Amino acid sequence: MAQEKEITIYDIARQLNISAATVSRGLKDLPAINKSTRKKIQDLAKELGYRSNTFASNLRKKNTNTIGVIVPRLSSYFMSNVLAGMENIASTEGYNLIISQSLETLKKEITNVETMFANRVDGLLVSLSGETENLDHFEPFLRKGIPLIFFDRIKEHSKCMGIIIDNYKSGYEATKHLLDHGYRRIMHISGNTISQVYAERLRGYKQALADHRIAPDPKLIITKNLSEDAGIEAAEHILKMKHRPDAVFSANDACAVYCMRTLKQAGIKIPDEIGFVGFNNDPMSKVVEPNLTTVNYPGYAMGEAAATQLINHLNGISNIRSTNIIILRSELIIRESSRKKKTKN
Amino acid sequence: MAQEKEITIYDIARQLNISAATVSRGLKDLPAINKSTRKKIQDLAKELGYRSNTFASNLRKKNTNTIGVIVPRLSSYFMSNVLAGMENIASTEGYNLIISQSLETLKKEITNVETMFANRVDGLLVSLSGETENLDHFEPFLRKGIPLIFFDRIKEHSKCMGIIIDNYKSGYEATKHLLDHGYRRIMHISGNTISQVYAERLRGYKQALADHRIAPDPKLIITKNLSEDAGIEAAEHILKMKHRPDAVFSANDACAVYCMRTLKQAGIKIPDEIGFVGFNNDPMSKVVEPNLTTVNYPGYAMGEAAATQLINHLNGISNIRSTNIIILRSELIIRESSRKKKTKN
DNA sequence: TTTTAAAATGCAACCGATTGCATAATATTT
DNA sequence: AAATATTATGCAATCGGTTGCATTTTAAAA
Repeated sequence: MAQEKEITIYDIARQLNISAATVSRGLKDLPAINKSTRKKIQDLAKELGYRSNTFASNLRKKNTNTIGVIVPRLSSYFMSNVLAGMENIASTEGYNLIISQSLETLKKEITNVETMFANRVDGLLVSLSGETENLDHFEPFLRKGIPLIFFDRIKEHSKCMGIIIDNYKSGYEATKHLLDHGYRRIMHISGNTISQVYAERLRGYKQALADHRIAPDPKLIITKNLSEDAGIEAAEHILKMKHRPDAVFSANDACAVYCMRTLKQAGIKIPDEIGFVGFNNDPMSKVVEPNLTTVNYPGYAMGEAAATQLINHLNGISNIRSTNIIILRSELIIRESSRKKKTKN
Repeated sequence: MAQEKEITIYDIARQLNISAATVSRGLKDLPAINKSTRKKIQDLAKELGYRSNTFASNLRKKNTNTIGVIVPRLSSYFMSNVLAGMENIASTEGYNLIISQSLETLKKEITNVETMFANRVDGLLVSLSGETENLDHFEPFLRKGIPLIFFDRIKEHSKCMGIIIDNYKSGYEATKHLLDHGYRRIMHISGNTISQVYAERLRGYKQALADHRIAPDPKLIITKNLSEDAGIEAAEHILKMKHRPDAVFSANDACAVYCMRTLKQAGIKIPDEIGFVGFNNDPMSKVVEPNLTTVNYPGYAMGEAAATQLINHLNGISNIRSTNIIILRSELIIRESSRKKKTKN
């Protein structure tokens, strides 16, 4: 490793016979420095291959221009869109993103939070793990007044903004849509309801049934990890039921798709015998046959919103603590998997 | 923002009536410090909520424990798996990941490289943009001897390791598989062949044809951006051809899936009239009907490999420059979209 | 008890940019 | 030409750990 010596402002100062302070200011193009001096400084800096030492700078300025991101899993279509949105905003605003995943465990989430804290991120964007029941491990951030924004998998907290879609409303609409199309025995495949996300979708489902004066049947509400395998299991479960549902509202697309497919292979007609609605608008929802009706979950927009809110707060343009929740638009995308009978409207 | 003052080693030193140097060593649990002193230091540190200032430390130590990652796009299933693999290794080894995307443009890639350089990442993991034709913008890294590893979209360079799959071989096998199943007029949908990835797949395709004594027909090689829309366009193109192909080998799954689907809707039987092979093993390949034969592209493993190699190099365990290319296993996954006639073996 | 070896701790100079305040250089006004 | 206002630059402390070397303390050997 040919570690040629790093150029510092002192090197530039020496060669130009001026002070380091002037170089520092000149590099930042401050008008306090004579224009020709500034040019000389900047030219020499370029020539010598100078690069500012972020650490010295951060040490002095006490901010890092770095945003921490903690998510349950990186490897999902939804999350990769969220990150793309965040990166887009962050990079144009001059912030770096440090990203880590909790792998759905509280333990790793705590470690990640500690690392982010030690790295003195200027702010934190978090989607909580499935195991997270309280926000104690974020206390250090809150005590220091470091802004913290939750997105997607949130827990409400007076000091933190949350960015979500209206899971209740979407769950309601998904269910209502099925009801409007004549489906009556609607099964709901839910995720871990520690997570508000799934709890709310479930609540929406129940309310829609209630509004149609249908009593919720506990046999029709099953909780799964929403994986592909879970979808297959759900299908096998349905096939064994005496009194089968005539529709399924799954809390995500992967599970819906595999459930649907398994049922199809067993000879059940979709959407005539069993209608389907998923959640997320995953690419596979547009590929499966029949195409899956689903709820569009705007991941990219959510990532952008989270990053924008945080950066605006950091820049003093707005204050996170004055807004508690931001709800992004999410609409039902109607495809073939739920078209059976009469439509109400 | 209740910015309570940060605790430093000096605060701890003062309260314990010892020197800052001792505190520094004690916090790192160095045996040079008396065990009881160490305990006192660590206890007080915890009590006061001390957190080490990474900048002061980095400034002095001249390393950052940070790895930079630059990818063309974050929002893809493949890439999210790569990142998950990287994050997994990095976090267990105590490294942070700074991630940015070039959005397939050289301009942004250059900016990203500069940012990473300014942030003094200890090493860089890069998948090149579609526009990148040379590696000039990485010179600053190479000159400084900062390790640089390319993955997936690589360009060979004597000083940099590349981690890839054998795209030539996979392209060859995919094509051969179609040939073995009796397909003869095989169309190849390729991507931008500036990228070695697509150039190699194409080369494999051609070689497989050659080995079966089939002259490559330029009409059967089309270059697309491999998006969903590109797949639809390709299908429309095929439908207009007088002499249609009897199989399609697409350089990615999304394009294959949408092409296949469009043809299917036009009444063409898959795989009987036209067989299909994709690339990547995207989740949708397992959903589309018939299921798409494809090449498994091990994203997670690739991310792990890249991060591992880099960190081993940083730790002096191995040397990047002694190995030039690492090839990961990628195998053909045979599904229904390519099963027509006789099988050779 | 003195000498020697080993263990613990401290000193002080770094790392490199930032910034409030003072001073010097130049321009403007009288 | 002297006095005043502007503009440009420098001084020096600061941010908070790190580390080679010196010094002190304690333990072991003579």
